[in-house]
Amino acid sequence: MDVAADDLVAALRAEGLRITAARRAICEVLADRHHDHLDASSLRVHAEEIAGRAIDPSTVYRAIDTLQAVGLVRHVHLGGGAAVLHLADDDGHHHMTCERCGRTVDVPATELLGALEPVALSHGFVAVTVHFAVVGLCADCATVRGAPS
Amino acid sequence: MDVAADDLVAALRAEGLRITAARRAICEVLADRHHDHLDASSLRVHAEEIAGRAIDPSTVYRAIDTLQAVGLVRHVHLGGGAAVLHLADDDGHHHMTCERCGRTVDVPATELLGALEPVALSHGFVAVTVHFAVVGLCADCATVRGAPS
DNA sequence: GTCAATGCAAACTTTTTGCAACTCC
DNA sequence: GGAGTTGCAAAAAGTTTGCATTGAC
Repeated sequence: MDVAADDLVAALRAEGLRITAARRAICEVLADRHHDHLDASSLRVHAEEIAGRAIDPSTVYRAIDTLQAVGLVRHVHLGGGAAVLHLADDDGHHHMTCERCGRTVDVPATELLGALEPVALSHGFVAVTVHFAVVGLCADCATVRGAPS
Repeated sequence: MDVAADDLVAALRAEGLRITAARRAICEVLADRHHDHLDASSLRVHAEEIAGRAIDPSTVYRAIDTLQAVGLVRHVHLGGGAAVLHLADDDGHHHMTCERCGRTVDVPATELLGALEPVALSHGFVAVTVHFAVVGLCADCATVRGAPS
């Protein structure tokens, strides 16, 4: 059991922020399904299920902003599309996406950053956070040859 | 002199595609300024200058699609914003972007991929194309401490 | 002349913002 | 009660699509 929704709620409360039904539902979804590579719209769908009523998209985005400002959540771009959310607590991994089939695997941050840091340093970059997915071809797709899109 | 606009035009013609004023202008911009990290809208601005008349955004996107389908051009995502275009011929570098100041530097592909490939292989990925920028903090921004956005 | 390519307008997706109404503490 | 949150509506940016017209070959 990683982070419980209650931990997120408690962290918000500790910041003097108010706990509303929408925020609680969003925290629960993030706590329960943050491994599902949730974007804002699927986060909203699940949060609405939990809350039992509609939650406006702007409310979801504002909640995400708040959670990011407090440092509980981060977002990454896996593709041209929507940003994907994950808990800052779960920051120990990054993403590698197959450009053919879209499969996304998690790569431990230490591995990826360990490889990237020397390269970054030699180009005047101090910290590498890998805000995006690393894109490539998974073994399955690579065997089915053809020009990747 | 890397790739001349004429090479791009010739490649299109070789595919049986028609050479219009818009496409020729777009090819010229790509050939001349592909190091400028052009996105679709700045590509359009420059192409309109060369063509001496308006070019519709949809025409620009369709031209980009065509050039990508033929394999002459690729796009990468440097940030949440617009995709950046570069010539497939110029594929020998990737991008590292500072998440604080937005500065983007080119990193030779061999360096980056050399570092990334062992990591990718150990996770079942065969080819790594780095469709996105690697995000981090440049030395200047890193000295001015504070929480990155 | 034919078919590809364009322009125009409209729609789409993701995200942001202004503002009045609401509700958590 | 008052500030923080919300919903609604509108808008922004980036991109895609339908369709009639244009133009390359």
